Amino acid sequence: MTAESLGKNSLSKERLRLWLRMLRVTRQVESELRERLRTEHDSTLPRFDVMAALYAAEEGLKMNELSKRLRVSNGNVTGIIDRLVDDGTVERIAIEGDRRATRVCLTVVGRKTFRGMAVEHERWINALFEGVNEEDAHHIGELLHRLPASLNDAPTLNDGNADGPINH
Amino acid sequence: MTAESLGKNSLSKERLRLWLRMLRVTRQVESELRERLRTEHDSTLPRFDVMAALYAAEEGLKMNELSKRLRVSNGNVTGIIDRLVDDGTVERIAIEGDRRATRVCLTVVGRKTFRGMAVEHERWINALFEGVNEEDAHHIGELLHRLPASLNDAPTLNDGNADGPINH
DNA sequence: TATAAAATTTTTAAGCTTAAACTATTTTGA
DNA sequence: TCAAAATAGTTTAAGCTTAAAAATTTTATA
Repeated sequence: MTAESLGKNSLSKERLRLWLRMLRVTRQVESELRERLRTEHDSTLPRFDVMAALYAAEEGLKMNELSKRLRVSNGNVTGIIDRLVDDGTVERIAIEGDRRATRVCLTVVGRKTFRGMAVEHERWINALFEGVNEEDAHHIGELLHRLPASLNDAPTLNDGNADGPINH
Repeated sequence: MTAESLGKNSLSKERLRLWLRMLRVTRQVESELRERLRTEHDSTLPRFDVMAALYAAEEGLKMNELSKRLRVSNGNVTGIIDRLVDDGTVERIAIEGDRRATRVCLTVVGRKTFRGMAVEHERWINALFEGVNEEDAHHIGELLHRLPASLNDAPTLNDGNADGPINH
């Protein structure tokens, strides 16, 4: 009988505990952000993520690139972009030479709107993580950076910029 | 002009980086779990979370308690329970003396089903966090435990068991 | 007792998310 | 050349999620 089958694998238990704590913290923070985006900017987290990705891309992105960068399904991006277009925040631009693809850009209004949200977003995070000093933040960040080793062979497209598109 | 307004607050930037990394890792792991629950158990993450909470509660839980414990809206729980009841995994039981409330329990089949999923769930997490040794897991876990200080004044109901309901 | 307030749950409307199917277009290669 | 494969994007069906409103029942209080 292996130690594993005894249900006493403390490494496994410790990893499970770590995961559950990450999940709890992440959900709490997301919930706070969602609430504030809703009440203070009449927006949502997915919209914010999309706008951040577009803000970082000077010339906009193809729907394709957007969904890979955000790691969400392409149908999902279609819906969010539809609503941002309705808002006047984003525009779809035809790509010459390929009638299948569309380039998606923030409008001037969209860029301005995003800047306002991004400044506040950074303030919110700073406040929510008030209890974490710079050393700890850096340390946890480094550990997380190389965290799910088994996941790192997943396609990324984002290497060298693995934290995503937010550049205020 | 303050250092803050110069946009050079490196503590703030470090906290933002930490948040974005947590978000990325959490979403990747959630995505893996969702995929495996779907293909291997014809289930979902929200269903798993609900079943875990009910499994841990010998006598079941009121809808109320369930939604507080999982920190999701009560309407949300209604929908998930509806589907678990359709599956025969869960049953609603009237509470005598209070016709407003319902107690929700795993059925015998539901308990058995959950045990199977929970064992695999722990294995999956263990594999996904393969790159994290026990010391690191413990260390990050401790840091996360006291992480968003600003959030800790939120109602919890879960003190002393802050990592949630999973007890295999 | 009457009835206002509080508690418990469901319903509703809107949006997010995915996988799978579908349409349209471009590229490949026989 | 032109059929097959690949690529880009949308649509669809199902489920998750929330906030707000509604329905029901219990509790408190005047």
